[in-house]
Amino acid sequence: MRLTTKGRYAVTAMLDLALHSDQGPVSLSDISNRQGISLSYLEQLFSKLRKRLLVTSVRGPGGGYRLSRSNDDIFVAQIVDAVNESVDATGCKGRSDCQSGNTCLTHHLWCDLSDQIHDFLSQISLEQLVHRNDVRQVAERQNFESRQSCFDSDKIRAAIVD
Amino acid sequence: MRLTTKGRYAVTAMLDLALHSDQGPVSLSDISNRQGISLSYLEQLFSKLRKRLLVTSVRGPGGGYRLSRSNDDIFVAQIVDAVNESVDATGCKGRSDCQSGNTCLTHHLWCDLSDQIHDFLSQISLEQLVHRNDVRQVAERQNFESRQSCFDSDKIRAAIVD
DNA sequence: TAATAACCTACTAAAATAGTCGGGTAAATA
DNA sequence: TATTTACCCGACTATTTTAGTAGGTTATTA
Repeated sequence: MRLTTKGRYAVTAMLDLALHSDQGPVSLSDISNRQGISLSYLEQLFSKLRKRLLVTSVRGPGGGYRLSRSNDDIFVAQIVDAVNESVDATGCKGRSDCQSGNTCLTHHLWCDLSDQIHDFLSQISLEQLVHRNDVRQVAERQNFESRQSCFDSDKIRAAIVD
Repeated sequence: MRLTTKGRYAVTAMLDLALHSDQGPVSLSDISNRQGISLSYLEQLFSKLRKRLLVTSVRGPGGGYRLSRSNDDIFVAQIVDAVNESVDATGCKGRSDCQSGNTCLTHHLWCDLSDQIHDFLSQISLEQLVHRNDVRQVAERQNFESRQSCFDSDKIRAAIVD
């Protein structure tokens, strides 16, 4: 079962995109600032998300990324699947050759678990997440912090100019 | 979320123990032969399983391991928990400090998922697994193969003596 | 044309996994 | 009592994955 920061970062970034989609394309550096994820790492993740047609990109100044579908048509499972190979809990990726060509003793148990996890994450859309209270609260804090840091960096820039 | 061969091996080994518990203590080398898991690796895993009081050990010739409780009182979640630190899907281990001290945007989602997985694995006992058809079939094949390999190694030994 | 931001490839440090190796120690049996 | 069996323990290691860097190219807009 593969569910690490990679998948978590991807979902977090996509949710950030959903939360700020009203302001036109969202740049990766904005996401990087708000979510504390390194820019280059985000680039790698969004390359995969784009290939899976979950986002579309706009180049040049004022560019960034947009969700390719509406919030209620993108599900957490799709995002995790896009960046990890799968959310498979078996070691053999469902091929049933876990014990040197044969099925291992617990193969079916891990298949059941994989289904369970996949079903759970397949039912959660970005739309649902956007409306959760805990998400809204964290998002509000992040917006405030990122405005602050813009203000701070403006002050620093001004100081340098002086 | 940590669920790799480590946890899978542990559950497989414990299930092997449950399947052969009628024949007295089961040695790790038996489990190693039947399940294709390296002996030294099994030793590491069983050290943890013993500390969590899931198995008891019997030393000396004819010794091995026994389940410390009945099959219906040992659950898959307990086994996985014993060898991994947890089946936690969050990156912060539930501490809510995922984004440099603060809660990250998707923290609660991963908490929900962790609960989901834990609930699922907490409901599955070794007793249930022992009675599954797919498990019985694999176990039967493994018993046959391990008898074969004993027979083979006897023949080899006899050939060497000659 | 200067700045911005996506896009792309290759590299790398750190961590975790999945072991190996070499020695113990305790208990049973011959 | 000697030997065997099998648990016990710690240190070491190869491989893989994760997470992140570095350095460039391409497209767009002001």
